[in-house]
Amino acid sequence: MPITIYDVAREAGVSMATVSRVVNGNPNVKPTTRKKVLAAIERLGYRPNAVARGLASKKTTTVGVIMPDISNAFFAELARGIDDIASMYKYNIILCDSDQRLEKELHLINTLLEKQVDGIVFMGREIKPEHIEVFNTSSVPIVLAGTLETTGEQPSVNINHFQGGYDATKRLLDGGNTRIAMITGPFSDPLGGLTRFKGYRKALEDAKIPFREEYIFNGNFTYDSGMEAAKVLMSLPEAPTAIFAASDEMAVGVIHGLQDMGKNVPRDVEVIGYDNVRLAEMVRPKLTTVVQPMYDIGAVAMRLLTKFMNKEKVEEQIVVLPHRIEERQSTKPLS
Amino acid sequence: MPITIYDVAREAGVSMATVSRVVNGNPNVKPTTRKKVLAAIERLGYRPNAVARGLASKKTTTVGVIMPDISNAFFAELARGIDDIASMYKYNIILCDSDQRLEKELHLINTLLEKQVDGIVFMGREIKPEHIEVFNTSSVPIVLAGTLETTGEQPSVNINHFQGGYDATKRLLDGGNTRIAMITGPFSDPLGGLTRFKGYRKALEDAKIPFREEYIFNGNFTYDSGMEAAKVLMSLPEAPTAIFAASDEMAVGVIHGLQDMGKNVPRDVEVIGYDNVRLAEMVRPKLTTVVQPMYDIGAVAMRLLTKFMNKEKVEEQIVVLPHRIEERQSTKPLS
DNA sequence: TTGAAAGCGCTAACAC
DNA sequence: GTGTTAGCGCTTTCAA
Repeated sequence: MPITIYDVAREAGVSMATVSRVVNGNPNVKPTTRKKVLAAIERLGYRPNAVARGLASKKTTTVGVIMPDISNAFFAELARGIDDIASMYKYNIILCDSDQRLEKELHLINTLLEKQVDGIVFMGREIKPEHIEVFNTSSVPIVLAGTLETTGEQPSVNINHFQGGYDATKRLLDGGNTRIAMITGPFSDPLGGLTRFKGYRKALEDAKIPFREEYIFNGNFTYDSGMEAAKVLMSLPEAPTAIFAASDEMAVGVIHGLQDMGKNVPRDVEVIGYDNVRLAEMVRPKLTTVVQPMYDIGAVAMRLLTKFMNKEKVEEQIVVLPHRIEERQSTKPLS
Repeated sequence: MPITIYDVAREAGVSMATVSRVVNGNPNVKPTTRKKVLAAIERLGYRPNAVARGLASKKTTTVGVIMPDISNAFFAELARGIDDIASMYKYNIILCDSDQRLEKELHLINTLLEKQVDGIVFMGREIKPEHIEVFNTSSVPIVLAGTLETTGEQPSVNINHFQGGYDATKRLLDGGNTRIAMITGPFSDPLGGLTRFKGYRKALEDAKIPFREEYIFNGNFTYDSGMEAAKVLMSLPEAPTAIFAASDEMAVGVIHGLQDMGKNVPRDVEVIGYDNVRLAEMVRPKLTTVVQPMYDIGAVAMRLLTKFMNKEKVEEQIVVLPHRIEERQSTKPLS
């Protein structure tokens, strides 16, 4: 039988209301009584029951986090940012893997709402009308992290992926390349797939370089699809001299694919990645890449959520964080 | 004002007990009444309050998970295993990063207990008496995953790291090497540091190869410490011909360090890693390594926890999973 | 500054 | 099969 607030009250010779005040740091308690209560708590080894508190106060100091896959370096880094800020604000995190399956995502949101979380950070690839509907009817704030939502109604934290794709391609163009291939993510993924691709295309267009269908390889963010892309792309009659991969993992895959067929990176083919996961520095040559501030995306999303939960005023609910290109060795230095 | 069970009861013209039965799948309800209730639930959009349920039933179907760092590939993979099994058994996970700081670990356990989790999976590097004390007085089961505890009283899931260290070293010995260096983890980490090192030492001893202090480089599991180790080790008067690193990340660091100084792996120096994180296949040459079934360690730990939570009989509460060596290209093939 | 008492929304006897 | 009725352990008015 665990110790309850009532036991403490009796032990300290006060009412449970007073104990509650002490536990919650309410200043309206005489120092002597506070001391008595604290002593009783100590003596009994009392530990407040957060569930009971949650029921009475309608706050759980717990937030839900939904993401496609925690074992993915990108999301794991986001999760770290989320957890650090949550912990800073005394929230705990209920972490859920969705496997990017719509029905699981919807189910998880529902479960989290049943558990009375105070808010939700949602990460996914594709936002469908079903999501929007749930977001709109949610009783607690939901913020998206690293996830695109086109109605512009849902709070979110991102970088500008169109610009990211544009910049990566521009970087290759500036290096003198005209035959630039791209390994995209699945186009069903608006951010990682389509948007970066659009940036690529625009950069080409601005440079008056005709777009070539055969220079597009549709990958799925994995190392293997990068390897595969190298094979396909290099067997083209006019092979590209530079490749932009929509994720670092794919970029490392191409690099190795290229090396396996005797090509030198960056001399024969330049490669640029996207994300800047730790892997980018653990490959030879080290990977030039578009830096996404992953940790910050998570951290800012969580911070934003705390504001909503506290009903603070939020000036900008769609936040776009800066990105940049980290020059390393998979591209030739610009002269 | 959210819909409560009471609203549903009124809407359906039954008592709240009946609604509760329907919601909880209790068979003692006439099909017609069940239908009526279900209809009312649907009409009202009723969503059960898990907090209230938790208070009344003293079960939260939530378990706590404490780990040093979710952004670390090793722990992220464990987390995936934990979450998958938890989800299979309808539990949710409260995920907490401890940064391996003792006071934070202790604090987190306490917070989780306040939140009335039904059980805890704990991952850490070093288990101190303070941990043991908390474990022993916990009101809910706690199982350790990938974490060593020497009293043998605490349920845990692991592989045999002494044997892992032994096997890795033996593999290098079998390849004809006599000058074998080891990059260890911090010795304050019993499993990743000391135990693997002991296995290394024993393998040497069994092969009658004298142990050399200068062949031990004390790393901290990071890529950089692997790079550093390469420098130090290769500048030795009698440089090693093979290196066993206590983590894949360090192994990849040595490989690159070696390559940077013009050495060929495995021709000049053979390298073997530990863990088999995904990185091991994303390096050239691909890394030969001791395979830890990370996902399984998490999954089995969670499964074990469900048994304790259900008060099922558990025959073996210290489980040791098998490991093996995955032969890749950073070692010369055995003839 | 403190106490009494009414819930918070649900489960679980127990009775009918 | 179904309803009644205590709690579960806490917060939060409202009085005193």
